[in-house]
Amino acid sequence: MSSLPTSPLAAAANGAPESGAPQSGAGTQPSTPASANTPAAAPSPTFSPLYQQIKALIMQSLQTGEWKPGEMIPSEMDLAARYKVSQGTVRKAIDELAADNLVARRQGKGTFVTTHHEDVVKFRFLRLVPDEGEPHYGASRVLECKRLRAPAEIARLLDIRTGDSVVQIRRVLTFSNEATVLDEIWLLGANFKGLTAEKLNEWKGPMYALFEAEFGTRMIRATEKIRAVAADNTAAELLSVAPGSPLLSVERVSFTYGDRPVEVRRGLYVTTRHYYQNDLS
Amino acid sequence: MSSLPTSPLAAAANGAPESGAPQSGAGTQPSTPASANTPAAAPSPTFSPLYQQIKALIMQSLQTGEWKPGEMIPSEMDLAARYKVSQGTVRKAIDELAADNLVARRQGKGTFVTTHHEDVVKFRFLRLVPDEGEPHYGASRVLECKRLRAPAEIARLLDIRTGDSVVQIRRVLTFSNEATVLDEIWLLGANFKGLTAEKLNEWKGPMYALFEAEFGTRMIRATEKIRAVAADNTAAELLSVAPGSPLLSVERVSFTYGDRPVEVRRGLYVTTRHYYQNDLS
DNA sequence: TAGTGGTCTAGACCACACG
DNA sequence: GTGTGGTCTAGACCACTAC
Repeated sequence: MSSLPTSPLAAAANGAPESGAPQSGAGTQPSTPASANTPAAAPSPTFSPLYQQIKALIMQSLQTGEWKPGEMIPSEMDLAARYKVSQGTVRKAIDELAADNLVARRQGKGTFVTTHHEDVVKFRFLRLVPDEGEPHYGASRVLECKRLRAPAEIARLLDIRTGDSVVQIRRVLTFSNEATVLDEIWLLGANFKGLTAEKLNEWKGPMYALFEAEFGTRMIRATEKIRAVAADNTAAELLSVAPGSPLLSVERVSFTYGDRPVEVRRGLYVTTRHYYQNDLS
Repeated sequence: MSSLPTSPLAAAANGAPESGAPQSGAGTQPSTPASANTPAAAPSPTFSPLYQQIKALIMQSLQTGEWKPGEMIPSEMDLAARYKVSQGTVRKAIDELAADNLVARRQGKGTFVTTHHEDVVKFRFLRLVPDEGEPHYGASRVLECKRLRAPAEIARLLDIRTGDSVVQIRRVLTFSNEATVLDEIWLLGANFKGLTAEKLNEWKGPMYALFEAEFGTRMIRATEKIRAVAADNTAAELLSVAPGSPLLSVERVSFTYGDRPVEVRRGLYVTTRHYYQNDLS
């Protein structure tokens, strides 16, 4: 019994057309009647499960904006029909996307594309918590926002060439009337044409929400390198601390779809009334 | 035929006997023929899925030591038979345990209880990475290891009473011949009877591996509060830095099974040649 | 060859949200 | 009530590991 071609094709998952059904991967075999197996084919050069292929296809639709942040994606049944697989397979794909925080499931309602506007998600990228009281978003004061050529170090981190266009932002975040964070940010020039200090200052809410809404660039994940450093004169003045005071230095690289780096950020945090929260598991 | 009582019983999951089959929760109904539903019972006061109950039962066996760190747990089929549920349900339970890092699946071999001895897991709780070269474990020099009464602050974090017995350890970690970490550790006295400086110094490898092997206390997860602080004279001397130098302060509370806190640790890290690595997702 | 985890399917029913 | 995600089952086959 069974079966349809059984040639696995891992690579195809990425280069597949926009919304075609995935070629059935190894281990698929819908319980259909008679049919021979593939006669001569490598058993599994690079095996990729069906649900991974589905996941890649869904991710592609997220990236191209077929389903936008905040919107609902089609139901599991609809997706199963679209991709010609069982609901269970779609479910497993969505499970992983939900684990990656790309979508969020809401029982009885549907599955929604996550957005940096949501309260729940806001603090995913801001781990600074006040000693007393609830986490909050402070006021942002942009000191500078200009376009320039990427220095070597930044270019390396952004995976571009030295001298390529980047946008540099410097800003101060104020929590409870105390200057707490001094950020220096570099953004991929190509993705942020038209970003100005004015636009940044007008925006209320998380910066990543602005990037997502106005520039179609969504931050998916980031890595951070954390150190303790001494405040130099500039930082000391802007943060109203004594020169030489200990500050938390947080060097972040943020990535969008396809693990492409789009932002480098160096934050200096005053940690006398706040701390950086982390969970190990 | 079927059916057994169909009253949901969330609470029971915790207080269940050591290895009894779980009472079938709501939504179970094996596809058997005729059989009435529960006549009169609240539809779902506090609903707990079957696989969560199974997960709790497995976790219980881990806690009691029925399956010890490094050992293989029974196969999915065996567990399904033991708990009288389908393999799929056991699978989902184990999936979550694997996500929590309590067990690790190895295709073709089995599912194993994780241990702090494994290389892979060693750096789950030590996030300090050298600027150059691979992560490594340095030499540990124990300065002190004594039993004392818990100060108020420590007692609060350990969820015990002020004055209850705790073990205090102070030690220095040296990486590449440079003193890099100064730890001050408080452990629940009841769990660590017989812990001495000598035992600690003899031990090669992660401290948590010793705790797991010798004291049956396994660290499952931890929370950390990170700040930048200035080195006081004591720390400066032990870490060979100038007084007032910026240090990374990491306050950790570690938990064992049942989310019971068993360790409080305050680490001071020199971050000139190392950084604290974190991933946001 | 046997045993284990991993994938896929098909179908049933439950819990939840909303009109 | 209808639609959506969530749970559970039963059975088949695939991939990996070890004997």
